[in-house]
Amino acid sequence: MPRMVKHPEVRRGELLDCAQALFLERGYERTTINDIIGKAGVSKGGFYHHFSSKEEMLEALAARFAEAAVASVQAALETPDLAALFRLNAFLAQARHMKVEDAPQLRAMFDVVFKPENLVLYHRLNAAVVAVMTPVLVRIIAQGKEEGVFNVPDAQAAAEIVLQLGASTHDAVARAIAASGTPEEKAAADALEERLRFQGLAIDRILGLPDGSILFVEPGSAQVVMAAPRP
Amino acid sequence: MPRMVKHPEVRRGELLDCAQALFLERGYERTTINDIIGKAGVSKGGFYHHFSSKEEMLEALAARFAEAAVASVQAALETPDLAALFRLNAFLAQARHMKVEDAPQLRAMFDVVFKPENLVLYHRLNAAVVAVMTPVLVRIIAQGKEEGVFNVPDAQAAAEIVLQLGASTHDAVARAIAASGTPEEKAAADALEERLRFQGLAIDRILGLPDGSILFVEPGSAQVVMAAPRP
DNA sequence: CGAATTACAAACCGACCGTCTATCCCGGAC
DNA sequence: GTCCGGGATAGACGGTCGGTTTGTAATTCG
Repeated sequence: MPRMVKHPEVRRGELLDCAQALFLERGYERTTINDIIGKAGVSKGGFYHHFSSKEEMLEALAARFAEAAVASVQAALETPDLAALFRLNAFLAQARHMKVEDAPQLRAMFDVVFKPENLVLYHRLNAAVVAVMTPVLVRIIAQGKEEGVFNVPDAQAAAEIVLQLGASTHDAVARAIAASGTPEEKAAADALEERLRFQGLAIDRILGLPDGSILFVEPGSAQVVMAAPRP
Repeated sequence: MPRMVKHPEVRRGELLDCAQALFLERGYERTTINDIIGKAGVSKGGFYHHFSSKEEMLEALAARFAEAAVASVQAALETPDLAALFRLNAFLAQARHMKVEDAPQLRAMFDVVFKPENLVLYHRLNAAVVAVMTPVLVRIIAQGKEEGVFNVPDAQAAAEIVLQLGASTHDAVARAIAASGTPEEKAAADALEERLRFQGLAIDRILGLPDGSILFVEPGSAQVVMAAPRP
């Protein structure tokens, strides 16, 4: 093969892109280094020049994904003079908006990530997202605490707990996805939505807010995400 | 090697015991099948006669662990005529009692399971425990709902969320363990205890109970578990 | 007591991660 | 423009490890 030299960041990006595509197609474990370098048109030496291991690459990928996720909701943080509760709701609204905006990609991703054999992938991604979202949420919660609106002993802990609630829906989402394409599809989506609504309620309560203070799911939103493409 | 035939259950148990010891010593990924069969004195064919894959063995191990865990707290379920809140507190008390009873083993286990390279192991164990604990907790919560004491839309969802709260402390526990042996050890244990106290508060609130209704941590208990053996 | 089934031994296979050496290219020193 | 040093890349290779296959001893059962 002829030699092809590119700027490190470009190469790194290409490798990450290819790996992402393959991971989201076959999962992490079932994707081999050779698959990645084959798709990227890079040699083994090239790969290991940029990443010290397959594991590290997954970490980098998760980090990149999480950065993108946080960037798309950070507007809610930069608006000055916004009450904490409004800020929190703006934050959640941004997150919802992002989700419906690229619902198809998201759905395709969910299809793979929530398969039981890809638990590792899921947890890495989740951990990365939690890691970058935590400081964001801490600021909001700390503000709400100062305002005397949120009633929590510790903002950091509250943020971690609230974010971890997302993982508690893993199984529920997995069930909904598994039911996708079957007659129970609609019922499953409804069940998921109910589940998410409860999650929103749990956030209210953990933060010491009256029930219904925050808007976590909009009616029918589960349907929208669940019914995008067909595998 | 001479041929050594044993009752299937016995062999299976021995293999599980050896695997458990090794997993808790080096972690899942770094333990090879050869390590396991070497320790158990079984051939490869023998191993694959009882387990279809390394993965399946981990599953079986997690299941066995979870069964043991649930068995030790099931007394709280069988006591008749107990109000749901009392039953829940009895359940939690049993869990605490079990933890301090074999604190040393638990501590040694934590040392390994909470290492970052053993995230997979942690999540499998957690998933298995959640799986068997969920129906137990569902019964308690459903009872409390009927009594009109707990205020939740759905017992199943509530149980899953409450159990998943445990995972939210993963990082906090990991931090405490990492600080073990350093001068910050005591501070870390205190921080962990504070964190757990908040987790208890979160459970109160999620279930729609007044703050402080349940007793989740006893003062100083974090210290006890954290200060058992030395690696 | 013999046939079928179960439990086990051990050689073997193939996949795959990571290494290693040999180049090649590019950018700066001069 | 030339030279050169190190970053970037190629691709063969090694060693490990999960899993398979084949053969055989023990056990159960008709």
